[in-house]
Amino acid sequence: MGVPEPAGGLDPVALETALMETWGEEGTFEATIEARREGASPFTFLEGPPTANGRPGIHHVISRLFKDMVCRWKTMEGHVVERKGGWDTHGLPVEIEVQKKLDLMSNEAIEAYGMEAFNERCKESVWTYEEAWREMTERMGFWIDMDDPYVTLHDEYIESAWWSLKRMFDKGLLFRGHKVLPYCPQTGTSYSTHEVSQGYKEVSEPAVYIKFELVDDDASVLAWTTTPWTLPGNVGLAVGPDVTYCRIRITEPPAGSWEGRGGAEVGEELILAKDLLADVLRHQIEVVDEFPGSQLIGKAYRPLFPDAVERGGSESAWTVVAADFVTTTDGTGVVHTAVMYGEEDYNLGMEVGFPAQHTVGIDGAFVAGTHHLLDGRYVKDCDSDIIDHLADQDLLYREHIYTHDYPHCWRTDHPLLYYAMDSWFVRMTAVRDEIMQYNSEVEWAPEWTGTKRMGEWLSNIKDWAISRERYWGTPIPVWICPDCGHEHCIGSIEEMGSMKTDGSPVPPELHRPYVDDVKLHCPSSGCSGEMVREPYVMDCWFDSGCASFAQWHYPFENKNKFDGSFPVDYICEAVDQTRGWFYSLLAVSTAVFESTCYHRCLSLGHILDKEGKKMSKSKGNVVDSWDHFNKEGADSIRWYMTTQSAPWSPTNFDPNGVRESYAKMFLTLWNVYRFHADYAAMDGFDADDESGYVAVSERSPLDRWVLSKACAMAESYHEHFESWDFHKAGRELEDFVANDLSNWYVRRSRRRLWDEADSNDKRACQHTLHEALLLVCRLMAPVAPFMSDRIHRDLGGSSVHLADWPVGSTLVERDLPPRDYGLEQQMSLVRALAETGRRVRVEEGRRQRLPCRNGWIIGGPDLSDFHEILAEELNVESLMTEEDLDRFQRIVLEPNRKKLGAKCRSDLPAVLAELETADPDSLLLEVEAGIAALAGYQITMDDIEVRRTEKEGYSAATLADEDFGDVSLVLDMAIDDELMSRGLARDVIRRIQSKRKELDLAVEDTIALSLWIDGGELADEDWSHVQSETRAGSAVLNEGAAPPDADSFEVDGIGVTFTVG
RNA sequence: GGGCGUGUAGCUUAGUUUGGCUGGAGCACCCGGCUGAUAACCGGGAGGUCGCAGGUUCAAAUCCUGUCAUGCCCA
Repeated sequence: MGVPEPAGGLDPVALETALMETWGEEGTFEATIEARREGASPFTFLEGPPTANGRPGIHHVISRLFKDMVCRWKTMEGHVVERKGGWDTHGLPVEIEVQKKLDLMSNEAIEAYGMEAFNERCKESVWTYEEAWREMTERMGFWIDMDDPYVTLHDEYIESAWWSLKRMFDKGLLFRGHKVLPYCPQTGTSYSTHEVSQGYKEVSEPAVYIKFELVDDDASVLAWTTTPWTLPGNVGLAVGPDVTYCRIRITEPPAGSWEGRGGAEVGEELILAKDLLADVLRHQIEVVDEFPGSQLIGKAYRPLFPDAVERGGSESAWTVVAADFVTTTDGTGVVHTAVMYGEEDYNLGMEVGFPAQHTVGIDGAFVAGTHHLLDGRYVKDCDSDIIDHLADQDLLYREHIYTHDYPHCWRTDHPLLYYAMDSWFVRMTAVRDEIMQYNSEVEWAPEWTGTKRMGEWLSNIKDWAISRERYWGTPIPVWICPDCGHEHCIGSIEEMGSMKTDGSPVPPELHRPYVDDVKLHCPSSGCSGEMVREPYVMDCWFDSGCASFAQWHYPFENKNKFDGSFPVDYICEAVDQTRGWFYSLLAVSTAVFESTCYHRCLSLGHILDKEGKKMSKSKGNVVDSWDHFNKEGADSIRWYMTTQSAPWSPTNFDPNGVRESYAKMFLTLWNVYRFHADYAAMDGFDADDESGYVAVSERSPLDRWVLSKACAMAESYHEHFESWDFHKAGRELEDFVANDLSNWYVRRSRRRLWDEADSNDKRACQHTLHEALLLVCRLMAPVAPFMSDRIHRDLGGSSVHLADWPVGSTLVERDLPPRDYGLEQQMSLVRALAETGRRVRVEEGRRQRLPCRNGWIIGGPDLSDFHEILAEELNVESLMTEEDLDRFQRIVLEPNRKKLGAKCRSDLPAVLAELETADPDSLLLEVEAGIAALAGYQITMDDIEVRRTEKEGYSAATLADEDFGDVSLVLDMAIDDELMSRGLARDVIRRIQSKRKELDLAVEDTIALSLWIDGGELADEDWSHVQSETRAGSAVLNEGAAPPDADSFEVDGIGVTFTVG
């Protein structure tokens, strides 16, 4: 690489868009993968497929950032990191979108429109925002192959999913059952909880207390329900075995008026929870008996609607059973159980063997044979008639109006019914131990996502309901014979073809309705039935759970690719995917491969708005990524997101923070680079010219220091990457660039490069800048791929993304400058002393440009290498080291609270108080002699810390250095004519320089200077210094009168006037 | 209702694992300085009920209990 070009000003958007073009033209992404082939060490990444029927937002940027970052980093470490894009294209959200667009508000409407046409529209809808996704992905610099992505609606993908389902079927993990879901009979649709939560409405409805008459006993058990329509389906009563119940007798008719229907006779006996007697009963009563719920278990009662449900073989039907979910917070402490109309009811029913029979049809009407008053009627219209009917039979104790939030259909506004739908399940409960084992093998970041969030969930794992009564999705590949009931699961297109009846068409694609038309020959011996497909599609989480193998159409193709990439090394999504994709991947891999699916999983926190509120369109607090792409650029957003908080912490997105990242990190880095490039261009510096090379050991301490700091930073940066603390890594790099490289190294090196003559020192500085910049670029490349690449290309001639990770790995060599810890310690002290000097000047009111004659450093190590730098920073003529600590310093004894606290416990305050008032010199002598005591406790050197501080009356300050102890700086505040002249010269120079800048003169332009001093003297030596510093080609001092338009100012009472021509 | 996070200055945050010196930075603000590299830089100042309330302890941002707010998931 030759001499760099001058860098010019920074335009981040132009820089990034130009680089995107370069990457496209030269195929940089592909090249970074191919370049690592010979290492043959893959690092596999799996893209969690987004759905392109939603517009990408800023929250998608963050997950794509962390995916990209790790992949780029691992590439630089020498691994082959292939990144296949993917799209999630099935599922209810797609259907809803299309239904809204076409105004198809029920399943009937969809079927009238035509399933084929409907699915075509779904297929189109899926790609609505594909272009927006591609643009965002490219603009943010996420390198992923979007030209050959996996797509869940492709036949290949579906075939792989079918294959995996067949594996489960063959293992006996697939079964048919019921799932209780919120269901809208008007639209024929069941709802996900997400949709339900959008449709809650407050309603006031009748709730009833029902008497269930015991068999063999003349008491009734009282139960409560808010859904009278579920009463015909009642098959059991649940009580808490440890809850206390009472048997009571009515002793008086109710006083006053009775509200609503129902009632009870004097002498009637009822059973309910003790805690709820007062809430429920409206009669005078006496308590006849008191007992735990366990005594009620097994008691039989008379069905309310004897014809509604058949007993079948159930022994537990219409008896009292135990359930741990029973509470006494409302109702009667007895829970009416209708198996098919509540999730808890259903689970309990399955457990104790209640008959599972519907009293309500899929149309929301009672089925024939329930009761002559009800048959065929919509259930919500029957509530009042049911109550009347029960009241007529003296089975109603009372009714009341109950107000609660109840889910409603967002389309029809009807109340939803909790309804047991036919459903196919994967028997996850059978592989619970295995999936927990595989989960524990994953390296989770943060750890609690795996152990707590996922772990808790898995320990209560439920069977996975994978079927949906929908149209647009992967069809369930299970066929059932109507003649013999045989079930068959299809695992490939070929298998389907081989079993297909002659009359069935070959489906053009693996979607409904085409697959529905395929009939299979029943393979049962002696059966000639034509098998019909179960009319369901799969939960789209099942689709995405198959991504690890379905992306390769495994096992039908790409066996090698799959074998080499499973389990995948790395996945990354937001934390809400714990029960989503993280789970579905693990569930599928457990059931199919008996293996974990991924080795490492990074779960990210969400992006919230500035106030910590969720971003949503309705709140109007959504941040558009493009506002920042087009302003500060993608690097700044990426850097901001990386450094703002831990990856897994929720981030309150502050647009101002992006600006800050830009100003602090990128502008600073650019200016360091520009400083280097401009001088290198001027001097014709070529880093590759070996004749000009200066070995690091030959360079100045300042050079060796900044390289050592760079090395330290790089090592720490790498460690933070390894432990997923990307935010800490980024902050350290930023600190290095802004503080060490820019604000100290470059600032202290400026004069070295001003010198026009070639010198070893100048070249040493240029090499140092060159090396430090390349190192910084390589480290930051995974986070900020644009500017790092631009600078790396300009300085090194090649893309940073093809470079090796400088810290090294098992595959690439370490390439870091030498570390010199002693030098780092010294410089840290030098910088602290420079700050201390400024503080002393502020306290003494002495301006910085007025030099001090003498300065002394007391204590600390030998800093002679840096005396020149320090003298300049402090603006002292002569800087000396004072050996006699006592000349300017005294000692102070400070408590070691940790040690003393352990020793003195509650007497600590007394000990501290005595220490406060003790004379430090004599106490120290006593401590050293072993005879010191405070408040009765012996004090040793362990208990105290000896600190030195400056004595009163000097212009001095002491700082505590962690390596060298206490160091003081003393400044000589005396003033004389010589110092005044020097200080004056500094002020004059500064004013003239700003004038030059104001006049927009080039650095090398000369000026004609006229200067008038009034009330002070400028020594000859200082006058010539002024002339050389300001490049005055001609200069006159105090000649004639100053023109009226001349600039003038006053300093220390001296008037100064000047003109620059 | 349950599980898991988060809460520190006007804003963004460090410190919480393992209790201990005056709770540390950056942005914004005020005062001063410096400047022919920057939207800069340097020094100082103001700004904190460490969400709130209890508890443990000589000592709590840190440990415990409860509670509020906020987010995710589940019901």
